[in-house]
Formats: sequence, C-alpha cells, structure tokens
Amino acid sequence: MFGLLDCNNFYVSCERVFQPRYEGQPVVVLSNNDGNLISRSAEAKALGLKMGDPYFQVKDVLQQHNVKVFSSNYALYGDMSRRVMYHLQQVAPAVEIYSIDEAFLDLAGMETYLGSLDAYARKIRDGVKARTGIPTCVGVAPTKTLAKLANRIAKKDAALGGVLYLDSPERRAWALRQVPVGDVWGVGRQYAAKLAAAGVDSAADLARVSDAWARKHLGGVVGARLVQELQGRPCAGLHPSEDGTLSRQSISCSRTFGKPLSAFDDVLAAVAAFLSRAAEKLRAQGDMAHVLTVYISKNRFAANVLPPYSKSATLTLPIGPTADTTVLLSYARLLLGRLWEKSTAYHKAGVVLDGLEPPGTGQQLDLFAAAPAVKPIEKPALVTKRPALMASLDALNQRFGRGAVQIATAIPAAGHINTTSGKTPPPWEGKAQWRSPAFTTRLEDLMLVN
DNA sequence: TCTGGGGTCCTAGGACCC
DNA sequence: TCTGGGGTCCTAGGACCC
Repeated sequence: MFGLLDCNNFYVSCERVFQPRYEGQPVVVLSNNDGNLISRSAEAKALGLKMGDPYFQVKDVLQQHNVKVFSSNYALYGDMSRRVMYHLQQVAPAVEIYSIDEAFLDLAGMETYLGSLDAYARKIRDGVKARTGIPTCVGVAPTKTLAKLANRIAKKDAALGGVLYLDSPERRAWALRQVPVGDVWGVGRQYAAKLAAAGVDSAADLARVSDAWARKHLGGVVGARLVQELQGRPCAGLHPSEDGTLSRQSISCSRTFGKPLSAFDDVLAAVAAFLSRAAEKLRAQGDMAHVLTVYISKNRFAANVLPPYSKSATLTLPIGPTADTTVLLSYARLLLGRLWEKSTAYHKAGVVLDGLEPPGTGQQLDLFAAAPAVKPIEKPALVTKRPALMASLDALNQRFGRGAVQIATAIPAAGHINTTSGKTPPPWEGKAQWRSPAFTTRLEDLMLVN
C-alpha cells in the first residue's frame, strides 16, 4: 500500500499559520514577479479564481472581494515543507518526498498489523497539523496513481474528513468513477483532449482501455503503466528520500526579469547570479555536473514577437564534471554569446545543470590542451584551490545570508550600485510587493509576543 | 503596463563507434 | 549498379508534473 499526503493550498496555509486572522478569508499567493496566482484558499477558489490566472487580469475581482494577496515567500514555504517531511519520516517506515507539499509513504504490509490503514492515515494527518499547523489530505491505495486519485477525492469531498483508503476492489471502482480523466495523474491537457475525442471521460473509462491502445495513444510505455496502475497493479515503487532531502538529476535556476533587458552585460549578470545559485545547490547535494544549458527567452505574449520565444544552448563540458561556479560561468558566458541577438528585449533567462555525479567517479582530464573553442581561461595553479574557495563561499553565504559574497559578474554595473545601502536591486530583479516575513528562517523576522 | 519556477521522462536526428 | 546492423553520446525540444 502507498499513502500520498498532500498539503492543502500549501502556500496559503503557510501564510495562515503565522497570520491566523486570514483563516476563513479568501487568500491567494502570487508567483515570482507577482505574475500569476499559484495558491488559492478554498474561499478564493469559490470566487472563481483559477490556478495560473495572471494577477493583472483578476486584480479587480481580488479588490472587490477583499482577497488577501501575498507575494511568494519560498524561504518560508521551503522551511515549512522541511518540517512536514521531518514529521512524516518519524511516523512512516519510508518516505518519498515528491514535491514541496507532497510525499508518498510506503505502507507495505502495514494493513496486516493495523487492520485498516484509515485510522493510521488520520493519525498522521493530525500529527502534521499539530506540529506544523498545515492541513493535509491523505489517500491510501495499492498503487501510487490510485493513492493520488484517492487523495484528490479526499480533497474535494469534505465528508471524508481528509482521508480516503481504497482497500477493496469495490471502493476502487467507485473512486475511479468519481474522477474525470483529465484529473488523473499523468493525463495533461493534450491527452485529456485526445481521450475525450475517443469517448474516454472518467478514470474508470481509462482503466478499461487495452494495453495496446494505451501504448499507441498515451506515450508508449508510460501510458501502458498508467492504465495498469489505475487497475491496481503497481508499476512504480517508492524511491525513499535519504535523510529528508531530495537528490536530483538536474538542477536549474531561472527567473523572469522585472523589466525587459537588452544589454548583454545585464543578462550576463542575471545568468551569473542564477548559475551561482544552481552551483550552490549542486554542491549542497554533494555532486558535480558535466552538462550545462543556458537559455534566454523573449516575451511570448507580445504581439510583435515571433516564435521561437526561447533559445537554449547545451554544452557537455570538455573538462568533465565540475562544481566550480567560476569554471561553469566561463562556459555559460560562451553559451550566452552563442544565443545572443542584438537589439532584442529579453524577458527571462535560466541555467540548467545536468549529468550530475558524485566527485571521484572518474574525472575527465583534458588530453589536448589546445583543442576546443570553449577552453576556459584559467591558471592551473588556481584551479587546485577552487574547491576550498567554493566551500568558503558557501560557508560565508550560509552564515551571513544569501548573496553576502558573490561572483563579480553577477553584480550590476558600477552605475547601478547604491553606495549607501549597497543594496540596490540588480536590473533583473522582479516585483514582490506583498511578501510576508521569513518567520522561521531570519532572526530579524522572528515574531514578537507581547 | 503587468502572464512563474523547478523538476522528470521521452523523442529524434546526427556524429561516431565497432 | 550495388552501400548493414547495433550501439552510445550529444543536442534540442516537448509533454507532463507540482
């Protein structure tokens, strides 16, 4: 059996834990740059506000109904997530952290000891609420896909009290009939349209299609597995998250700019900042990367901009894997140069690190020193000391706050710097007009109790 | 005027290997 | 005139997830 615990309206719930006066009130949280709605309270959903609605389009509705608006506060959400996951690891035999607000629980064999897993799921749910203040729902079923489905039903049907356990074939058949096919895990917009055209409307309909049909129309083996999982035959196991942290196969950092940028050095500064962050995560995970991608995007909503809106360039590092920000940056600069078009307004940039591996699994040496056009300018004597430099960089930023020590390329040109505060925002920084304090991760933001 | 970010998995053509 | 089969890696892009 698998359990799937999913936090209700997670970002909104995090804000409410520290500002309980918004309990029962309509609340939304916006994406970076205060762009779109990415979390809505039940009251906000009832007003017809949709996931992903652009803020500027629904601004009037928000004002009219006195909806409380928050900019996103990832420092807060990340820390609250850590607390939720920590608790789950105390009470479940194995936990797979699936996203910031969701985890699969391995409950294999536990029904033998506990009889029904319903009471156990309720206890976990109550425990999370008591320790973190975050409301959740739990689905329990023989496959991950059915556990997701059970969770979704528990979310929608308040009478279930936040938990649904699909213990019998009869209950499973009932559950499959409740859910439209587009809400099944793994069925996106494209597949939903295709399925509708084929007369497949509910999860129950999808569970009945043949293996051959699923393979042909739903992305090959992926679709075949999906149907099997709906039928109650597990195709995916649980991948436990070691020591409560996620270890990823790729690490990325990207941002939409606060305003369009057309100067190379401004975009390069953004790329350098994003790369610094990505490399920091890479080192925190204890890995090195040997594939680097840089991409830049134009405004895909502008009438006068033609696709492609985004261009990317990927490079397999000729020197092999590295976790060194400065080495990665020398290549990132090259890749950006390859993508760059003059007199173009860019709206977004990003970097991706791939080909992650732990150090010491066979370092590639550069046999032909003169070979590639992508050779970094680097004095060998300096390179040997770089791991220590990176460790110091991370330690300083950990102790004094993110960005305390930066790569100079990431710092805006001299003209931008406010010498009194030293805090003038970089040209790419976005809006965040309504951000709450980092209640749990910044000493200055600690709540005061009178 | 204003439209997010971080992931996974899959596909497909070309270069290259034996 | 006739020109293989089975692989891997690299790169770019797309569907889907939360």
